[in-house]
Amino acid sequence: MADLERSAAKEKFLNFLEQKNLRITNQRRAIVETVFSTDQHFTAEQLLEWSRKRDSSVSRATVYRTLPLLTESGLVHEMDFGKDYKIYDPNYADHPNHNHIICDDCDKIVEFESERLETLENEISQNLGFTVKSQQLRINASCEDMKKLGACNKKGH
Amino acid sequence: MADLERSAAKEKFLNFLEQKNLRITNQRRAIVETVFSTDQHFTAEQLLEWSRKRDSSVSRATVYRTLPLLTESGLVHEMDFGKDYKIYDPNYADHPNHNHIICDDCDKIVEFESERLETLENEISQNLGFTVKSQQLRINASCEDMKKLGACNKKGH
DNA sequence: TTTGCTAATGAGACTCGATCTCAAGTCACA
DNA sequence: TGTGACTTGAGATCGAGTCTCATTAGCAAA
Ligand SMILES: [Mn+2]
Ligand SMILES: [Mn+2]
Ligand SMILES: [Zn+2]
Ligand SMILES: [Zn+2]
Repeated sequence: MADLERSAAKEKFLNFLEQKNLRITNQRRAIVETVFSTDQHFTAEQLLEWSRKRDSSVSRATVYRTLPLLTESGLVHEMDFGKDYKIYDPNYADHPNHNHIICDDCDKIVEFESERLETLENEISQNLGFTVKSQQLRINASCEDMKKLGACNKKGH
Repeated sequence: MADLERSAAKEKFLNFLEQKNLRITNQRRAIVETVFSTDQHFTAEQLLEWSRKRDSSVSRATVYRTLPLLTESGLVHEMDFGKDYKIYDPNYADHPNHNHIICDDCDKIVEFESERLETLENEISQNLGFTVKSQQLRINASCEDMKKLGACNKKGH
């Protein structure tokens, strides 16, 4: 991801705050800069840890308060992979409709986009009398590496 | 759903327990009978409440211990709709690969099956070098009723 | 049946991600 | 600068789910 797009996402979020009459605080700046300086999927706790490197005053509460703003702005996507914590994806500013396939054996996550999938989803929803607001296709699978070697990077194995 | 299929599911689960050298206790019987006497999606807490009507000695611990057995047997499906609790679906004995569309406004859940979706998922996974183990497509949407009347059954609205 | 082994149980402590409370601090605008 | 609403951090609290451990109860062999 180009640095250009990244700082664009940051700008968009600051504008989003302004539009909602929300204040641009040092803590929010630290959090947003953290979010848009990585391509990685992250947890709330990771975001807290990383943000504190930029501004040690960032608290857990502020991270948890800012995350809903980030998802509401559409720049970050909240995901549920069946763990007991949520995972956040900062790549939605640029790729708003991608999905994920997860290797249950090594926790690898691969992103993919599919026009046909989107079309099919809309078709199904329409037939059922719904208007799609969002969708999440989660595929749990076993990756090639696992099949080949029985290798496993998972903690505790 | 026919009572026939229901008691078949119950039998299947008891056989599953036997195969794994697990004991058929009164509590497990109460839980299983509860699960397969409804078509509704339910939470762990609901299952506890309902099971206790059949056997008041059923404990929360036993419900939470039995649920993984039910899902492992393939007769019940565990789902994540982005809430902080899981939802269980007893309709998988008969319809193993259906998906769900949820109305964000009134919490209505509609099930659907799609051959084309399944095919597409397998195709995508194969291209990425994965072997599908399970999938969950969640579509969040707005249902016809909501569009028409602006009605809203949701608690607190 | 009785016995004996072992799995299974209930009560309640505990975990941990997430939310809430509230007094203190700070941003934005005049 | 002053003002007031917005925002903050610390820590209490919540709630779904897990774990512990003393006790109970399947179940198969005798
Ligand atoms: Mn992604
Ligand atoms: Mn279902
Ligand atoms: Zn893998
Ligand atoms: Zn609705």
